[in-house]
Amino acid sequence: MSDRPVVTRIAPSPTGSMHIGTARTALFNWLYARHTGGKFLLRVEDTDRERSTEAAVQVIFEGMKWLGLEADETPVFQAARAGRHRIAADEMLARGSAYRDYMTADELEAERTLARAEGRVVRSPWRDLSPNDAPDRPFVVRLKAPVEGETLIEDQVKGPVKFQNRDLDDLILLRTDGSPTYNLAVVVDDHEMGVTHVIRGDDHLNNAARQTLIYQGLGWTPPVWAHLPLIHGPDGTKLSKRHGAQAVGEFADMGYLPEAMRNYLAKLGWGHGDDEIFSDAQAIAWFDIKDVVGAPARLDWAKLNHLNNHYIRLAEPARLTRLLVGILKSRDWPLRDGDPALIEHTIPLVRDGAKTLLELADAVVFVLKTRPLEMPEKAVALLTEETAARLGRLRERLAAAESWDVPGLEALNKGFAEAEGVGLGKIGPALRAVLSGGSPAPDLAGALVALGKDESLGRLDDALSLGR
RNA sequence: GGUCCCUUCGUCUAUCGGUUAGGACGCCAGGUUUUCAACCUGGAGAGAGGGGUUCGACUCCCCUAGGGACUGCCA
Repeated sequence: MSDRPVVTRIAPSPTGSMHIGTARTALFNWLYARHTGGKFLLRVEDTDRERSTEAAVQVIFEGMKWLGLEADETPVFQAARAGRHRIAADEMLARGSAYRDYMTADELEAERTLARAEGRVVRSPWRDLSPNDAPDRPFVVRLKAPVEGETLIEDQVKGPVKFQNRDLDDLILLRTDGSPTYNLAVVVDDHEMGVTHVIRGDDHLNNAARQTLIYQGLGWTPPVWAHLPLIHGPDGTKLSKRHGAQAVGEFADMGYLPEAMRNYLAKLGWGHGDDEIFSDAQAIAWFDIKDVVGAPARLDWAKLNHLNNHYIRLAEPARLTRLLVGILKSRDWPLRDGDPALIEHTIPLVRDGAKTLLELADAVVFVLKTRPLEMPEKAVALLTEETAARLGRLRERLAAAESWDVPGLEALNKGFAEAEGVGLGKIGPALRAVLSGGSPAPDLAGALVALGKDESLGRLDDALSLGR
């Protein structure tokens, strides 16, 4: 299999949301496929007809698209392949690597409790009974797995993992109603899709051994396995809603950029020396499954925020503007025609401190307000007679300013404070309040530049007339 | 209960038998300073415990403890 081109896949089941762990598994599959020049496929495991809705499938597609991890071929729907699965089961029956099990639900239940008490695995008497003794009642088809010897999984992240065959039960392949189970479907689909490397969650490591037995029962070669540890919450327990977010859609809604998520997720369980921030191209060049860490990682919001801030600072203002417009619309902010341009112009002035797009939206909003601004009491309180008079004098200087840029205005402000014989602290807070109406605002000079000369002077005038 | 996986600073990790155990986020202190950030400088901070193997173990082996997964006619 070494010279066959690599084929990886992500195989989520449509449950209504896409877990962030699934996103990372997808990312690693994608990285490995790109790294090796292979293919990355998507298969929707929709065999649970009750949970699999069209909407749930869309959540997966949207999640993958948002993450920028699009598959190289059209997605495969597992439910549509049930016919293939049944053929495989029949094949195994014919080969003697599967058998019909006529145990009733009650018998199975009894066997299960007995087996557990005896510290062994469930066994059906029908694996050794002759088909001629078959009663006339529903049956499942089970794998006839070897009970002796051992099965070795050469896992790419865990290393060699040995299972005694006696500890592996005979998996159900076909249910009473003839429908294929997950374990059969996965094996058949992965094989027929040409998947060479199965990179998936840790929770499937045990399944890998039993699935290997199915491969053998079918006379097929198992893929290369790689089992990734799960992502845990900050407290070390399984990541859940309670930890703030769990689904990729939630991260998107919280204002995280997909490239930040990719970088962060890549660093969660994999790394390249001391490199912390890297591009997709670098990740692709460097990624290897063998370097994936075997231990589960905890989600760290502070680090995610740090990375997100980094990528917000790198992003094109035009793109950020589109994203912010979406956020403001969802907040029912009354956007005017000129506002997107205003936002785009303001973003470079305010983005440095923004950890999420939500914060960036907050930071930008002061510029969109319309005169006269509503002044919160705290802001009004800053406008003492003395300060108002001072702002009046500053207004004249600003009005006379020839250039309107950050360094120039910084110098102007500084010069003004000196001329007044006070520190900027005497003027800054009040000026900021007047310009922003109490909203978060950047440096004074930044705020002035963001607003433009006319609007800045206008807002000053509004505030100064307030006191009169 | 059984099988399997995991265990280096608070967190993510580097180390792949010999290092003052490195980096990043966070934290603390200082600097810059018109708010909040950002930014700059410095600092504290780790090999779960116990046995081996070895001249020498974070690194290899065993045991214990702790965490996790699986043990479904769910995926």
